[in-house]
Amino acid sequence: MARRRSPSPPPPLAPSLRSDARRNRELVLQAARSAFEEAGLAVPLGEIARRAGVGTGTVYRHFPSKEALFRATVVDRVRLFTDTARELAHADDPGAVFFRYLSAVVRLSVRNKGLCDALEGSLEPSPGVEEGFREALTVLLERAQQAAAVRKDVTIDDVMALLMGCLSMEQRRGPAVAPGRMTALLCDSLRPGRHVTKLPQNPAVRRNETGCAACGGPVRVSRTGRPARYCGGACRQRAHRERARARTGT
Amino acid sequence: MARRRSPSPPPPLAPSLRSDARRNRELVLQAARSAFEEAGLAVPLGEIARRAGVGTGTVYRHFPSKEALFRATVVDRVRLFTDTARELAHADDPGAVFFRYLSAVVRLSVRNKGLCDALEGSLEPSPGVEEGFREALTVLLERAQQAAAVRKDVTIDDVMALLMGCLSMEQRRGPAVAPGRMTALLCDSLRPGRHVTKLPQNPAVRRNETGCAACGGPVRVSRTGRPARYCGGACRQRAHRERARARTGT
DNA sequence: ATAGAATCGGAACCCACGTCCCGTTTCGAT
DNA sequence: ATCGAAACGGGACGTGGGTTCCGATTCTAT
Repeated sequence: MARRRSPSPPPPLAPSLRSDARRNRELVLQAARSAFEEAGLAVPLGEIARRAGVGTGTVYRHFPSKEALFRATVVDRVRLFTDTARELAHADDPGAVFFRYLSAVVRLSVRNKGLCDALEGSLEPSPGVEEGFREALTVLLERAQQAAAVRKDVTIDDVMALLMGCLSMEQRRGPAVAPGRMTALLCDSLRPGRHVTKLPQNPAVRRNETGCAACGGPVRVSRTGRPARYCGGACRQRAHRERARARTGT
Repeated sequence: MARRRSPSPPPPLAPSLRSDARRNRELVLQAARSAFEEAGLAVPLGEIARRAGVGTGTVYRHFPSKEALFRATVVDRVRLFTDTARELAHADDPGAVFFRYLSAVVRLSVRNKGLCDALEGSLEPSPGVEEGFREALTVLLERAQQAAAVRKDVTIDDVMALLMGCLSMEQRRGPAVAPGRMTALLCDSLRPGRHVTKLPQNPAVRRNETGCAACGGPVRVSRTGRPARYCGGACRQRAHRERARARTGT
């Protein structure tokens, strides 16, 4: 979304609004943030206007629809998460960082019903924002995998799905389940060397034959562009052993 | 739920309805089942009437409200799950049974949006039905725990929450995640001896001092009614070792 | 101070939905 | 075949919520 090119005096980010308009816009945004946070997308627009102390017409002067207003309140929260993830991209102990980050995102999102609604897909993703988050989280995930803190065969899609699941559970858990308990449980399910159940392979992996032939996890791509057959480590060694055994009969 | 004792000619389950009424009731139920299954509680009542080929008035003749109709379509699915769980209560290999049962419930529920809505709490629980399911599942869980296939410190509340989380994830997972993959991941998180993250203790356990003092899991209750201090096995042994060490100094 | 434009407020509009009502139709006992 | 009661259909009603409209108000350049 390129900003319109502007004549000589570059307009400040709040582009030449009348003072009352600028103030009201801010009031509406604030009211929307707190209302959506408490009640999610279901809060009526009139309620937001009431809280902001303006009429509904004023809300519509600043935002073309309820959804646009909702987006505006949610997007900056997600961007905050993204920024944090980017900052952590070079931190020590990538494993611990990854898990702490996931837990924090869940913890911070759970009490924000609007954010939950957005993450759980009540909304078409805003272009750029979701991708940014996803990419930043991918970096944390891959570093944690390189550090052998996360099993190699989970993908960023798995983690995103897990994140939503955590939110859903932590939101709906009754008083009989401690906060964070489900998240802890789910985080542990990502750790390596602990899986018993065979994981169904993700379709992308199956479709274009990418991914480790043994565990389905991500593989290195050589300088020639050809992906490796195994994800390295245990899988390759096991494959070699089995091929050797096959050669020697039995 | 004992059936009412009945006078000499036992009334058939469909109590003396005119033939057209009985037929229409069945049509409505069928239409409602398929409509709720596809679109969840959000489907308009008029749509159900249309599918059934009746007017909305007819629907209201048979069911006092939309919610009552919804309940009627959902309750028998849940009862089906409950019955299955009861049948499995004495099966061999309780561990495998437990995990297979969980996966099956998820698999069967995921394509039923109405059932998901109900399980995720869009509805006050129908008295008896939810409890029945919960109790039947408790039996499977406890047997799996006794067989050391499930970690001792998870409660039935945890499992119910996990179940909802699985549903949520499997429903919303994009095409990049294979069906059943999240469920497999979550099942593994229940297995014993694999946890790294310390699980926050559930409030009930914390409140009345019930549960294993080491891991928070369920404990045996002796014939005197006094609950044991540890859940048995590893926890008690570790506690004994530590107490011994404390006695000998150091 | 004034004028004109930007902005405001909230009533009015529209639509979707759950529920109710009542004139009409259908059933089944006689 | 007939009649009374049961059941039917679908229009009417009320509600709630998003959006639009327009006369009233407020700001700011002059």
